[in-house]
Amino acid sequence: MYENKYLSIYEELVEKIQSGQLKPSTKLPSENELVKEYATSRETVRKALTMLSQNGYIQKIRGKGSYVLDVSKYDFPISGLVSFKELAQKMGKPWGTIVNEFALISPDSQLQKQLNVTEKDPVWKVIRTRVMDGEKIILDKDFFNKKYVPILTKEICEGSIYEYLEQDLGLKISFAKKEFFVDETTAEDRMFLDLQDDKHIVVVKNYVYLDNANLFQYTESRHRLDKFRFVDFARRGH
Amino acid sequence: MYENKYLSIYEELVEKIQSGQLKPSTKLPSENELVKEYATSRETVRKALTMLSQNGYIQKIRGKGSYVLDVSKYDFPISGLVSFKELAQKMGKPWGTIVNEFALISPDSQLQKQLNVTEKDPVWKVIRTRVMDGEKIILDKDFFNKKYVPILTKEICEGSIYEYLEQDLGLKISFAKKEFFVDETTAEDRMFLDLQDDKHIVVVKNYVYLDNANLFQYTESRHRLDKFRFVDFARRGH
DNA sequence: GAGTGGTCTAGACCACATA
DNA sequence: ATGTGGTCTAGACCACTCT
Repeated sequence: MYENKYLSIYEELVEKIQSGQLKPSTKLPSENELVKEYATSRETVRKALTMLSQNGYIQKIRGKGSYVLDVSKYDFPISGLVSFKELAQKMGKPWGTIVNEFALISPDSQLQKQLNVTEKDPVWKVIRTRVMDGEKIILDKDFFNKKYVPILTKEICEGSIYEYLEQDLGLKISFAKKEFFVDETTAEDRMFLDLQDDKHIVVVKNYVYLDNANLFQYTESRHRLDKFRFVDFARRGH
Repeated sequence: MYENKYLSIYEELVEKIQSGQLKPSTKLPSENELVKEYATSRETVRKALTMLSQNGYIQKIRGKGSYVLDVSKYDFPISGLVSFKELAQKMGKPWGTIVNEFALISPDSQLQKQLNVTEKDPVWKVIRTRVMDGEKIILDKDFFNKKYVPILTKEICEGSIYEYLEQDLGLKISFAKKEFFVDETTAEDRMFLDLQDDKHIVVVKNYVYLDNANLFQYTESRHRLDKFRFVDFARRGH
């Protein structure tokens, strides 16, 4: 077996829901039926169903069953951690990346706080413009703790840094804290982006942690107002 | 026993983390130790720890233990479903609500889609201005399916509608889908809010579902640019 | 009463980290 | 080798819905 049992059940059910084989507001097989179908124990089935519920695929109702939610209505895929490349590809848009700045720096006091490092810890600084449909709409300012990313090149930054980090370096991204707000545009924004007369810009600050709970990346992503959108699925209580 | 065992373990650990009794980057007792401490089974302890992990309180590391995360750094509490009243109270700010419009209407075609109803289903329409520090900064446009909210009054709308829905009507809010973007200001915005010369406004669309998976509320919340902020904690993968 | 999901148990084996 | 968290099992009892 290559995979965890509960994961394969989860993935199979996701596939069935996304493909329309299981339609919104219809009932899933009961837990006992799934136990027989997958020849496993009930807790394992329940683990898969809990994941489906938390990710917005189904609603479990006690005494009745598990019902498929209409996932087609909210699948604009920025919920969670998604790289620009993944996003652009999902939306089927032509896209590109321009590396404006690439350097190994000694962090100033503000960045020391943000990355939780001292001035002696070298930090990679990468400033990139994201282009979609021929327009420069996002300015990404990435800072990586060199302790966890010993080698980085301009060529890697032109592609997907995350692919490099996960596949080549084997880093495991575990969680992130995101923060959004609207800020005034800076000279830097005007230099690197196609702004209209906008005085404001949407800022997404992103603190990314590895699976050993160490902070290794701080990113500030500046989005043109008209090109920003975020979708979130949230369950209440616990 | 008034509560589920795993919930009480979860809540006790949350309390210890928030009070500083368990400090960031220290280790939690191991699962086996917690089993003894709470006189329960390991799966029950694990259920509590999984919740702590998903809510950003701890990081579990295989072979090592569970470590407390620094929750003080990201506690601006808009992650998830939080009412304006709860938020204002948490921030300790003086606040108020002005009910601009309160009516029972027949939904137009756009609203029919948004609330998933027909023109024959009556809908409560509530437009409220939220005031903080003497400034009108948020315009809330709420629409409730009357099927689930048979009675509503202007007085209730001046307080917390959610308190009424949950405590008096016994409705159980289960999940919500949120969507953010920046829109241009309308005449309505200018009428009900203290806008400076802003041409734009942050729009949060919120679709709220009950625990029977029925959509019962659609809210459009329009925030003045300089007063909008959103914080999100996201775990990657599953 | 039969069927559903929710909680809980006691035990097993595995993968990984540390010494 | 020991201790840690990750997965899985087979069974139990409960709360709820529907007929």
